[in-house]
Amino acid sequence: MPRPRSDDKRAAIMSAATRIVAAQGLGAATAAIAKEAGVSNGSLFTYFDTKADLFNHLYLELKSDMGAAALGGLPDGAGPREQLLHMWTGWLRWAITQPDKRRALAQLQVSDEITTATHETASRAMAGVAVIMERGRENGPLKDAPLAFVITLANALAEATIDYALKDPENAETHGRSGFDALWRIFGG
Amino acid sequence: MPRPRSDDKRAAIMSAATRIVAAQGLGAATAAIAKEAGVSNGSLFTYFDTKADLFNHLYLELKSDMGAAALGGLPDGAGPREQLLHMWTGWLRWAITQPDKRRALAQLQVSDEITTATHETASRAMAGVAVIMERGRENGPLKDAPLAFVITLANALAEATIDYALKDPENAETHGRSGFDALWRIFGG
Amino acid sequence: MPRPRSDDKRAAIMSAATRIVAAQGLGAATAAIAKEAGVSNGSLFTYFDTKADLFNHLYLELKSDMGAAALGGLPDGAGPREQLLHMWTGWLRWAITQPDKRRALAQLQVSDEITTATHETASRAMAGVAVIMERGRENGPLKDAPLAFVITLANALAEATIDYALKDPENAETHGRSGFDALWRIFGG
Amino acid sequence: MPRPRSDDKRAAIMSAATRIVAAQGLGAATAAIAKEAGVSNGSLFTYFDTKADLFNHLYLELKSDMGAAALGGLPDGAGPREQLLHMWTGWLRWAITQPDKRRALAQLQVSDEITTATHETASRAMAGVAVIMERGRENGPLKDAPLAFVITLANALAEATIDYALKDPENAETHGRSGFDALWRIFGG
DNA sequence: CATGAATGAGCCTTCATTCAT
DNA sequence: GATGAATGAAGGCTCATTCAT
Repeated sequence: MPRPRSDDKRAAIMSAATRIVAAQGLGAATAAIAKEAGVSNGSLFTYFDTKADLFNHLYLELKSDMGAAALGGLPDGAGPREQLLHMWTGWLRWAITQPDKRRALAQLQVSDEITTATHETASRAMAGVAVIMERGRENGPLKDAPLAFVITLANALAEATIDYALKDPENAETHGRSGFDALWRIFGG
Repeated sequence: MPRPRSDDKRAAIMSAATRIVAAQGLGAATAAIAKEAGVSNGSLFTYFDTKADLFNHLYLELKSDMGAAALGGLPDGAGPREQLLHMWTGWLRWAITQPDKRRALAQLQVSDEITTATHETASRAMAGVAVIMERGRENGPLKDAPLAFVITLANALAEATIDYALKDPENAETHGRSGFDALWRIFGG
Repeated sequence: MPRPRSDDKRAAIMSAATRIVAAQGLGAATAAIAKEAGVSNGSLFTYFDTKADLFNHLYLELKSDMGAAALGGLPDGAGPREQLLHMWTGWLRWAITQPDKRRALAQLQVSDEITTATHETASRAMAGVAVIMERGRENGPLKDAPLAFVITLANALAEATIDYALKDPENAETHGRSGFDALWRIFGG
Repeated sequence: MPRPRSDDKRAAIMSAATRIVAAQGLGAATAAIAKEAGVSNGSLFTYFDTKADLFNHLYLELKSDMGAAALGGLPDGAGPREQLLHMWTGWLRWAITQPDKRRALAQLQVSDEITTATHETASRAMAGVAVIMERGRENGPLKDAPLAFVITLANALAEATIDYALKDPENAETHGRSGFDALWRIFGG
């Protein structure tokens, strides 16, 4: 029985990649990522076939991590607004406390290394978010718009809010509230 | 900066860079850009000191081009909603008819090659947009939010709308309208 | 050299190496050979110290395999021409029915990974062939040439014949005959 | 006007490649070749697109160089045997005085990096040799064999002769003569 | 002994930038 | 100024070999 492939090592590479990509962009050297992960140059390639493969997996992980943060501890019987607010808050906390993940995700989102298939899987991983959103916009002015459009819109709003909250951290709370109010107004609230 | 002789050549490089960056990302070779521009390898460097320099200038140009498209032919005496709508429409038309410019701009926006100084200059170049926005949100729920935050928000909304209009071109008009309505609702309309 | 347990596995590696080298050349990865042999990556190195070691052994085996094919079922009391013809025929059949072995051998022959010692051992393994050749050229115009030279010559002739027979398989028989006649003429027949 | 591409440099690379390939085989690093040529690492790639490209060109050059050596100063009105002998002698001298070229050529010949197209061009470059050969085998026992087969045969004979002459240089002359006699006998002389 | 993950040197090729012409 | 050849530092990836299990 050989040394088994280590999940820890794989995770270390992912985490290192997040940090390095956040700091240096997608042009970062795989060697830099490996080093940051405390792993040899070549080892990276036993866990991921190519740099692009690593990036695709990283994208998937970050996206679903973000989704989980948004959905965790959701109050069951709450109304649409409360659920939406809970999600919004989780989302913002995730982004603000882990800016590296967000930066890396932003880079990956516009990269053409990310496959269409990966993009699709990723959006499927956000299904929970979609449900909340669906309930939020119900009967509102966007009730007939495609759900995907609504999600894109909300995402954009969140991104903008986070951007601003990070630039002006002292008033992060206030900005977060403003952003949510704006979202709720979009939904007709 | 001594202005090199031919402004045409400089413009050709900018335009070529837009196309190439849109197609290949920021990793595109300067040689590829030069070739697309019909200019020699080395000539590019008489017009721009470094690749990063080219990108910074390109970012500036694209951003101000976008601003101009949003502000062109603005009806003078019109009310805030009409002005905002005019801007919104121009913005969308610009993005939809010139997807290369938009794609390139998106790449540049998240690049760490773009100086803080460049970012500042760029936002200053959007001053006209800011004025319209200021009038639009006046007295609304966002009246006390920092203007930059409002702009970021509106920008994000527009990006999302464009994204969706490009994905579903047949209903581009409808999506554009939905997006604007959402914006107007954010402003309390 | 401690003989490892399974001779089967060793043989499987040799056979796999033949196929892979024939197909991909000497640059083939040891991992590819191991996989083709149905053996693990590392196991290969319990049977052969290094890649070069494997190649040297393979060279030896292929060469002696070829020799055996040439000498098998030799008619005892026959005259020199008949013995030579028998050998010639066996040789050609070996090469034509097992092109992989031949291709691999050709690659190994020019490789500088093959030791001088290996080359010597190999030629010693062809002693049987030498005997036949010796009788064939006896009293002929090449009687005073070094035997090794004669063998080289005959080998070259055979190679050329095989090359051509493989390129034009329909007339393989004819080419084989032509080649042998040429050889016999060299010997003064 | 930029620095023009230098034929000298190109030739230096070819020549360096010959030496390095002769010494280290086709696995030799392009960097080693560049260094031997007194040229920078990257320069090699302005003269040849890839390593394989370099090898294809090298193969062509060596082959035609060999052809030229075999055909140079051919006596015009001479009979077939004299022409053949002249060719044979030229060939051997080429091989013996420039063993690197011959070794490199041998490696390239069995490489699968050499395109079919290259092989064809190369054989076309040996057309002059074919003419002599045609005359030499005229009316002899090989008169009905495909010419290409005859050439292959003669080539093989020459190779064997050269091999032996190089191993035993003191009697090179004698071996060369023996080889030629053998060839002539093949042709029925 | 078998396995296959780990290692890191090494390779081909690309590319921003310089500079001879 | 214009050109494109020259440069050499990287970079992604491979692979023979080792070694923990």
